[in-house]
Amino acid sequence: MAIEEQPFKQLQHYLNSITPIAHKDFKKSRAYFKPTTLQKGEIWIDFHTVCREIAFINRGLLKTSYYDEKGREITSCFCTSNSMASSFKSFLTQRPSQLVIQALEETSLLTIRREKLHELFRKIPIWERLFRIIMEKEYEKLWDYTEGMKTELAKERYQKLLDEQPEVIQKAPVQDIATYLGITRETLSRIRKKTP
Amino acid sequence: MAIEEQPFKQLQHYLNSITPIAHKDFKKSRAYFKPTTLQKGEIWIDFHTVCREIAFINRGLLKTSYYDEKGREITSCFCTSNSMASSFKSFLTQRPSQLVIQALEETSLLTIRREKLHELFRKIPIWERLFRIIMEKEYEKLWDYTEGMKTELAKERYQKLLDEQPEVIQKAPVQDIATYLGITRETLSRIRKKTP
DNA sequence: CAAAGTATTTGACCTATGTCACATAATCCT
DNA sequence: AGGATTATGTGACATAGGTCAAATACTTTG
Repeated sequence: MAIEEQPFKQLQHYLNSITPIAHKDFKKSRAYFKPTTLQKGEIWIDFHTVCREIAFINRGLLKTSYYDEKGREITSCFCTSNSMASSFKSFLTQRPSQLVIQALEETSLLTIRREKLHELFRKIPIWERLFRIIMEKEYEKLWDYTEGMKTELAKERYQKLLDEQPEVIQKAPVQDIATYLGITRETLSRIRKKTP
Repeated sequence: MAIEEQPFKQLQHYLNSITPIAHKDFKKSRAYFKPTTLQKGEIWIDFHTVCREIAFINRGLLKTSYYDEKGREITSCFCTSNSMASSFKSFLTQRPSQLVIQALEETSLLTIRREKLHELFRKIPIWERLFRIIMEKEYEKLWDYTEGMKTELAKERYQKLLDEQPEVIQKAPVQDIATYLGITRETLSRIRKKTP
């Protein structure tokens, strides 16, 4: 099944970039992940449901959003290829998700359920470390995003997004990018006119 | 040593509010923590040093700050009584801290070193869960703060801080509160005039 | 393919917040 | 205590970004 190989190679490469994982450990890990495809517009994790899995993104684009007190939909994250996605708070605490995660284009994932992840922790100890570092990176990412919100201008945040996740700028609706940057779509539209 | 009792009772109460901890487990845990006092203005964790401990705050007030690209000092967190403080990223990864943690008034802590915490994980398994939940709460706190930055006005963020950590408003310098809220001290000064 | 629906852009105007300059108050330091 | 230093408040003005309404452009779908 050569067609099935590639997504796993990609996961292996990602994990290795975090911390070296022995070939045999990776081989044993593979069976815990399930290839999945989401269609454009399909909702992976819905609002108010408990998130029971986490995914590695092979290709595609996910949007994580929520509704604020004023009822506006706010994007909190874009998840792109070669990263982990989940409604982390819900996944960790097994309480209902305040977030919706939706595919903005056809997206291929390798998903793993919470029980299976815990099994990995027990059977293949390097996974404790892998997952801990993955969570630390999530924290770090959130921190950088937060501080950007406080200390940078909208156009600087836009530029940073363009540098770090250019595919988001190309593929996501202006409306969603704007709420991610903490501005209105009109303001984003004006920023774009000046920054080609 | 009745005088020494109280800080530990306080820690016990805090831990119990997270997840029940057996009396005997707590009793064994006590020896891992060391009471410490910081004078007003004293730096606990300095910029560029590796943070090797985490602390429970019995009373007092800490400020966590960093310098942005434009050289401005930005407050990223105020740590008040009955919570855990650390330069978390540095503590977890053992890389140099980008943050400075400083006492804004005389502060009493119970500190625990990283090695000791790991020993707790091994010897008193409930600590795995306790620490995991503590970290999840940190993530959650950061997330709420972030989204507040994006979707609320300065005066709403000020009001929230006043509700949640009133002692910060009373005790911290205006300059530090302002950078925490992501505004200038002049703007904060004007907000205060209208919100007594 | 066209009509309907949806997303994006644009203009005019408004408001929150920033900037700079100076006044006033609090704190520090022999 | 009293001058020096540092923190805070205030006014006048500047600017980033928001709001509302209308105009285009782009997608859907019958």
